[in-house]
Amino acid sequence: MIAYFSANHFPEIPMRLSRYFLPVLKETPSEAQIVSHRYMLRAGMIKQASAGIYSWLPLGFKVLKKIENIVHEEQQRAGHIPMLMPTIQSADLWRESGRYDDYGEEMLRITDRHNRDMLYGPTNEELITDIFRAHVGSYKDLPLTLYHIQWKFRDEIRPRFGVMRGREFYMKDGYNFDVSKDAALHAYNRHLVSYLRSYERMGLQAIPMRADGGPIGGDYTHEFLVLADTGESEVFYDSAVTDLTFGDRDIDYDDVAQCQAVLEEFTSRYARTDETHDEALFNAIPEDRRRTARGIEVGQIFYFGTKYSEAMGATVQTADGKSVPVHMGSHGIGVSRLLGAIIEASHDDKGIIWPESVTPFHCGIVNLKQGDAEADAACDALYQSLTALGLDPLYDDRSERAGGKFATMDLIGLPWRITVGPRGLKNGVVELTSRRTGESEEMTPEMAVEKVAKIYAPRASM
RNA sequence: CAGGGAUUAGCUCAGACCGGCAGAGCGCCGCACUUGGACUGCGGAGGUCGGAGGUUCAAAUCCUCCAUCCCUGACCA
Repeated sequence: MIAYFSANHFPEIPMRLSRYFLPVLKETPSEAQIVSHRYMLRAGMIKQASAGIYSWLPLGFKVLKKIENIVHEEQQRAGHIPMLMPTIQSADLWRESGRYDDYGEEMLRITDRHNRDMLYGPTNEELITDIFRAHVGSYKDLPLTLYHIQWKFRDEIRPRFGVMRGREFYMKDGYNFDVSKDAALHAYNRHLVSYLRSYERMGLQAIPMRADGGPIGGDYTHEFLVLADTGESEVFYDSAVTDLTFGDRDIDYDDVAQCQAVLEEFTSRYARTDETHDEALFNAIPEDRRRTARGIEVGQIFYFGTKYSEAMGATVQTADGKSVPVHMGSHGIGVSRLLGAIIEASHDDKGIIWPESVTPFHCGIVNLKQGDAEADAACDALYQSLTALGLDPLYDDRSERAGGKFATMDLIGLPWRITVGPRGLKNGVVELTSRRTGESEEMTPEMAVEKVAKIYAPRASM
């Protein structure tokens, strides 16, 4: 439907497990404490390279790209423009903004062969402001929102929880430039809407909560939190906020009033993290609606006004010829962290349960009796039919026993499984099983293909 | 960064207190048996015991230093 930037989009490649690289572990590596970390290691999605730094193995990489893709689509739907900035930055720009000294030990500082001070970027306000001031000088060029999805590095004292709190992480960060505070607040609202849409598409409920500005600063800021017992933030909210869903409502991102209405709808109820929690306001909520829980932060939006534009001389001329610093905001989504958040929110004791929108493969095909002519032929036919429809199955064609194949499929969390065995084939049927409910239904192979295609059909058109 | 713990086979871990031939389960390879939930049996490969130094006739084991990883806390997308 909409055209989106596809530099990071990888085609979905159907796969026979015997040819794939899926190093699943039966036992849990001892370093993993929380469920998402354990399952990502066990499902062969990531491998730790050093503390807080991970290699993304094929299965994890596929999910990472799917999440990234949703973010790209929703950003561009909102009118934001993709680009790419480097991971390594010069310290000079950071001296200019004053943050080279402020940022502290969390910033990984590097010296190159000429003894120049460099750093592995933890964020990109300085770089983007430098780009802006070099090329934009007129109010006529505004509004402008640029974003990228890039690896960042923050030298956490104590990385933990796998990709949830790594030192190296993949993040979307976007920056809006506007001529006035009002215009910048519309950009803020636009981001809030686009984030709500993004998280919902990933099968997550992420609640916007009033946040603290932190080192980036900012008068207006909300964090988006996914409720999960393993979350690092304590959160307090009115249970009415969890009833809100964005759904498939139509949004005109240029409609100021409409975006403002969404912001009000989603942020008027009490919802705060412990950083900004206000006991008196919380207690004003009817007692049966007061909730205390834990949450995983998966994004944050800021309006910080002219903090960087003033420090770095990013100005535009207005219609009456005056030079004014631009109003800016920055807006982040933790892409790599989202894998952990989704797993925390969607798993059982057997493994991951992927939402259809981010699953690494659309469905699994389990051949219960590899080598049986009929079973092999039926599986091949299923694989071909699904692939021909543009679907992306993972066919377990290994000479494993049924139990091992089921255990692997459950662990890696494909939402649908087609089970093919001689017993069913005698009656002309295979079995379609939902990972989420565990419910199975017998049907002809043709019907199974049709049903899986139908499940994914709405997404295929986007 | 403070406090604590760990490092022995690909993974999970015994062995260390009390120095004396390097171990188990799972995984892997081969064979057999099997094919609806990690089945069973037989055979096999795989480790300079994190690194360096020291004590000793002899060190995975005792001592010193270093490195890495993990946990709790403070910090943090």
